[in-house]
Amino acid sequence: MKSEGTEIKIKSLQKALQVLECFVEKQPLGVTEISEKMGLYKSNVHNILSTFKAMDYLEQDPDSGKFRLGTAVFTLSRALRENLDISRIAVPFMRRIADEAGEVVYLSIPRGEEVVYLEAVYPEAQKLSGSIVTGERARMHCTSVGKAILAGMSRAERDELLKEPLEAFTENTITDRGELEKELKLTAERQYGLDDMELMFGIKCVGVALCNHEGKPEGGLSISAPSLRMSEEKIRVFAEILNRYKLEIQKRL
Amino acid sequence: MKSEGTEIKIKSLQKALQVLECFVEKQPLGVTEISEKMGLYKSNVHNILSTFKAMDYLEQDPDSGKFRLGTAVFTLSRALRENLDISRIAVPFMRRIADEAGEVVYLSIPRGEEVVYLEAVYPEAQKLSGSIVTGERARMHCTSVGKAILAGMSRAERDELLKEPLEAFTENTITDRGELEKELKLTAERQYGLDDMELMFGIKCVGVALCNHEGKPEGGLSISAPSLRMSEEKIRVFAEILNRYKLEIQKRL
DNA sequence: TTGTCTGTGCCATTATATGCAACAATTACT
DNA sequence: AGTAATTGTTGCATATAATGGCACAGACAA
Repeated sequence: MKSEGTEIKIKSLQKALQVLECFVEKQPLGVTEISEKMGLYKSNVHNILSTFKAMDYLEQDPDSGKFRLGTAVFTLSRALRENLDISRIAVPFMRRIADEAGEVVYLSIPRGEEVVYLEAVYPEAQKLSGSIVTGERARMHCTSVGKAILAGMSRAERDELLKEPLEAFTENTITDRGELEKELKLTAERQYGLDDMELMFGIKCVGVALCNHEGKPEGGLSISAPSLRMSEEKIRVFAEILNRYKLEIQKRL
Repeated sequence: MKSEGTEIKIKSLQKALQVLECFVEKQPLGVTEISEKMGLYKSNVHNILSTFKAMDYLEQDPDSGKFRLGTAVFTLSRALRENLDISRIAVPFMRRIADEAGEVVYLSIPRGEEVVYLEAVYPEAQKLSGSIVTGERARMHCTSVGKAILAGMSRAERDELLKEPLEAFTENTITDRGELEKELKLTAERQYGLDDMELMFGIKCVGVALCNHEGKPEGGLSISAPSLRMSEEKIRVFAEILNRYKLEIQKRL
């Protein structure tokens, strides 16, 4: 099965991808800006951007109307890494190399005249890791950051968000909506979210939300560790650290 | 400027993206498989895949003819992370949090009813990091892995690959083609590539290539550290470690 | 061989993306 | 304030370009 036909068969797709790639250089971008840069009509660009937005490849700022890259590209890149044979095979060894060397280890692959850095593994990472990979997603009701974010919302907003049933990932996962409300009340009071092995067995996690000046949660920080190292006292210490830096970061948002 | 129009305006683009997203679940995938799963005609799917391939969003195995995700998605996701305000602002603080806590720190953002993990920072990472971010690309002539890969090629293959002039990134970067050949000869002899602050000032890097059973380079491993910790002796030790694991990994490729 | 997979190439039809103008809602200027 | 020049958004006719259908060539298994 020979394959040489590397041709553009669908021009509209090529054009759409070229538009998407504008966002690599600069973000955010507006309809007009792109239409001028690419020599396309505004309505055409608008249609392309709208479709990308609906598919989660772009997000749009409600105020300015400008666009930026969305999380779908992240999901794709995670899939790329996880399914690449070399990545799957090499990473376990990289952990051991990093420990033996005591330095960072990189995995890269050649593409054309360049190398692309795929993975970075740090010394002692395996002792620390809760095995979350960047690009991964998790439900809110079973993560520390998720709880911290939910705790800052009104009941109505929560109900809107938590339409799907609360899935159980471990035997500790809170699956009852009423139970979750009690937990969120506690979360709000003590000023941090706690994931007590509710997503992954043996891993505890402390988290806080990061809000912009309007009080809207834009993200969250969490510290993750094996439950053996997560004593009651450690949890309080970690929460204190997170809340201290939370203020610093929020000032800049 | 209010914006509510989250509609699909270009059906062909929606369809193409849906096809692309098939690869998140499973890789590699063939034309027929996708056409059946999505209820599309084979020629249609073939056109979509060919276009994605030409744009680097997919790669095709020359033997089996099947497709897998390509590196363009990686470039996009790196752009997403780097341009996200919260990521830029939070990462420097995350380094300090990780050191204070001595555990992994995660940054996540809420999207719908889920949180997406954007960044992971490990304790002491700032002492280790050569500030390479996964998803980044670098030219071959100034990286340890790149040199190791080039050293395993024939002169003709190298000439084909190194058509572009050798750009200088630091004062140590080798920009002369003849000089590079000498360096590659040395690289082949001693069995490892060395980047002596040729890409980033103050950072040295030792690297080896990872080849499949046909001897074709599929990737590379490298250890990176500040030059102060990269003595002549350390370099030899690191090279020995890398070559030891290189054999283990290559057995499994 | 034969049968059945695979990915690929071709072509007419028509579904659909595009070009263009006008619109509404901000922002910038005077 | 008031005006002008932005912005993103919408609608519609036309013509482009994606699609559906079929046929083909190479790979693999029986």
